[in-house]
Amino acid sequence: MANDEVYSCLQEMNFPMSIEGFIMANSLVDQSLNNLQKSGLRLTKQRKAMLEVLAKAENPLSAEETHSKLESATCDLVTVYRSLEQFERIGVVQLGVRENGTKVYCLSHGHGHHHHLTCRACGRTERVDLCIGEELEDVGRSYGFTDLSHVMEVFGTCPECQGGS
Amino acid sequence: MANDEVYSCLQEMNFPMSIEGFIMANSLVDQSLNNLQKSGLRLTKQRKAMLEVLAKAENPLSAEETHSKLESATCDLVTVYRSLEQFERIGVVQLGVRENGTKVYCLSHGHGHHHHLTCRACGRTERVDLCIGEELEDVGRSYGFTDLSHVMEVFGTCPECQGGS
DNA sequence: ATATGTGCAAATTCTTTGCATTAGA
DNA sequence: TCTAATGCAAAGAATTTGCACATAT
Repeated sequence: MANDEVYSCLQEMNFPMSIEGFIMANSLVDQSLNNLQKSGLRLTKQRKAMLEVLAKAENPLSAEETHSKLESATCDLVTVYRSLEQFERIGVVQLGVRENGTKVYCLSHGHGHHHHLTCRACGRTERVDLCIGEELEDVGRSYGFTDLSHVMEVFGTCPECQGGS
Repeated sequence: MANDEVYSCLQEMNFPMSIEGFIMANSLVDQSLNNLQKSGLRLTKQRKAMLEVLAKAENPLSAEETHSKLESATCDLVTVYRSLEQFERIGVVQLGVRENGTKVYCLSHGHGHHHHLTCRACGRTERVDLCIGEELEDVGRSYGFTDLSHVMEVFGTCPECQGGS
């Protein structure tokens, strides 16, 4: 089957994303699942579903948001909180904080380390590759601190949301 | 009265900080109070007390922490929340977020823009002058975003808290 | 005089904890 | 089999809201 046949086939069935996106997301999920196992965490259908949600999301998601994107009854919100915490501990996801203090998570792999530009009004998010995390953490090390991590987020009002009050 | 007389006088009375620190903190408070007025906010004894607390603090403080450093019954915790929010709106204080999502505030003026290195265990904080806020916000502007702000914090375990579990 | 700020109480939102049950390795 | 993971319910921390009263301009 040739590539363009695949494309038109997908188009006919209203496949909800690009094939590249699909393959990318799947390999991200696989990579992450591998990491879970290597770290001694168990592979459950709930965790798989969460990783799929995170892989498809272009934005970092809060626990609530992740939960609401799961098919209903996939799992409890508490499980999402607990799993995201574990994922972060083993480095499968990256933790961020919104301006209002909400914790948000995105998959670490495939994207590399990055940060976000978030619209205060509508939540629209753009990826920002600029980062001085290493330099910051070096400063931390120079003070004798260990286990360094950092949080960096940019907020603003996006073009569509300007002009509102 | 000569400078050294002032110093020994202060020393005798157990003055709780250096005279330089005192003058600095006071001018910071005055500057901030001016800004309140210019912005149309009212000058109350509660707000003055909060600004004094923030001026003396070397760390960014949460609303709770600010409140607990006020003489008891200076004002309600709710008032602290509301005032800090106003202060941030007019730019008198700078908003930060701890890793756990708690919002923290420090005076904007006198310090210049800066960030913090915070110990997860004991809360000890060091000042970090490294910042790429301008660059980050430029990226934001390039996407058409306005009213840009950013949050950047570094976390770790400080030397004293290492070795604990 | 009048809009802004304050205090108190209660509501909300986000997140964590306890414990019995389920299910991966 | 045996420990980690889950669900449910409930607790907890941080923050916000409503409303009557007080106060700065």
